[in-house]
Amino acid sequence: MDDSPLIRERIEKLAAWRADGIEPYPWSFPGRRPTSEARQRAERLGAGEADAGPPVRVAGRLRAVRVHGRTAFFDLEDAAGRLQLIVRSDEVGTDRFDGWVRRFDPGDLLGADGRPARSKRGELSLDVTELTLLAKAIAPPPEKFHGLQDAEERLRRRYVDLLASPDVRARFRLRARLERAMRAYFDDHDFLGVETPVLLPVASGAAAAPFLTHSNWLDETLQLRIALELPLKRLLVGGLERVYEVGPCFRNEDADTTHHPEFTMVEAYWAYADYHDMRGLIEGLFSRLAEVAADGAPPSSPAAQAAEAFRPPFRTIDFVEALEERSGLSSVPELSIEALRAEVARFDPSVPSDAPVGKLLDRLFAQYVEPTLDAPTFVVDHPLATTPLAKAHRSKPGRVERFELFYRRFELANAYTELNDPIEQERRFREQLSGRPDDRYAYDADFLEALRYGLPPSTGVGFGLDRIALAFTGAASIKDVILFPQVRRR
RNA sequence: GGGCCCGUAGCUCAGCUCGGUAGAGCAGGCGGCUCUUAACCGCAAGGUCAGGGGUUCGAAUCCCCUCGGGCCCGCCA
Repeated sequence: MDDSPLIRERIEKLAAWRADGIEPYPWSFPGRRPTSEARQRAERLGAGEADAGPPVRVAGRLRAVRVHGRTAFFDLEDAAGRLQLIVRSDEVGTDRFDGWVRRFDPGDLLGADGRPARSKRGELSLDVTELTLLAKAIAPPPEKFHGLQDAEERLRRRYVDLLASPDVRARFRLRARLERAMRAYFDDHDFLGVETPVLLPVASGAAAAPFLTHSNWLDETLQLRIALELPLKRLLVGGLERVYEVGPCFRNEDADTTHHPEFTMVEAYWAYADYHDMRGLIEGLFSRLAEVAADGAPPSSPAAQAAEAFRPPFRTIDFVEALEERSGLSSVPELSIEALRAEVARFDPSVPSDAPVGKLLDRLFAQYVEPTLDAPTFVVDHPLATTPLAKAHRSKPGRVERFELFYRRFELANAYTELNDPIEQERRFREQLSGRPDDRYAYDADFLEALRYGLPPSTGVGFGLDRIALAFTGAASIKDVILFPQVRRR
């Protein structure tokens, strides 16, 4: 691992520091200020001037070194940005100058003391009086101009991707800002942030393959949750009325640009409200998130475009009407399963002969309508067959009270008026159990027991935080907004 | 699961079509330069061409297999 000549050279430099009695991994660097502070003070100066005020101390990673005879320019980068250090031999002394130039390498973490200054070319700088090695990097960083480009290495060694690319750091900062704004939005609307179990005897609330693990204590197989839905609804039964949770869920399925086996789910449940109320809440949330994303972003950026697009009210289309309009089919709700299968087979000959009605309708919608859903769009009132956990529509027979929010052709959020009839819920669970094995919802007897105590009329919503980040950062793949995505072992 | 593409120095990339001693830039080494900013100039060094097998006098290059990755399709609330 450490047999590269480049690493050996750096280890030799490290030994040289120690030989001079300087610890290359010191314990602390008190009084350090962000580089932005030095830049702000330097901004007031003319080219070639130095600030006569108190000295400033900064710390960060050495990104580039330009030695120009007896003057050297170091680019130091911290979380606040980049600062040029001007190191002059006649200021710091010949011996120290030569030692620093020889022993500091790009990638090293170092501290600097000096006076804010502007170079003769006007660059915001620090006129250095002292440099301190804070941690020697013995591995060389990626090339300074292109950074780390190899897609595989960027995922496997995210720390290198991050240290080499301010853009990548900015993307994950934006993700964190979106999460914070989202929590604040729910908090401000009197939703209670809660945490429910990740480890469960049976993962339920969605149709997805779970990951399995084992409890030594219980000597039982446990499953990692695939959704947050059922525990949160239990909390409504318990009288908490408005709850939300943000946390990881796990689905033992393939990854692609919008799916990842480990992802961050957000779900919120609201008692004494229906899906119309939820649509208003979600419209407000997403327009707020888009504003947050656009704050400080350039006008043509994906975030700025999103802020423009997510201005309420969002377009609303009826599932069946949109499908009929786009596909040319008529009376879709009356079509037999044979007719639906024949329609799907026109573009997908491999459609399984036992595909249920709900799946066929989803396929048709995905084929004809989803590709047109670039702008934020609520798709409402799905056929009952596609949605087993939602409450039947109060006025449209054969439909449920549900909406999905689409943007850039993928689903961003999914909500319904919740089914709260315990008898009906049990019937639907049993119906699912008799379906295809990979299609079933896990039967959750304790949840049915909870419903018997009375779940208020309620609405709930779920969405993937990763997809929010994907939509508002303009990233190409969900892996680009997950710090450490799953990768196959080499 | 199917198709297409990629893997060459620590990093960014040429070279592969048409087989003939492995190239550049950055980073690192040595030397020069007191205001550069992808600094610049000179010298020297740096390789399991992803791995394995095959064809051939000769393979980074052609063929097959394997590993890893990307894109598209399929699957997936």
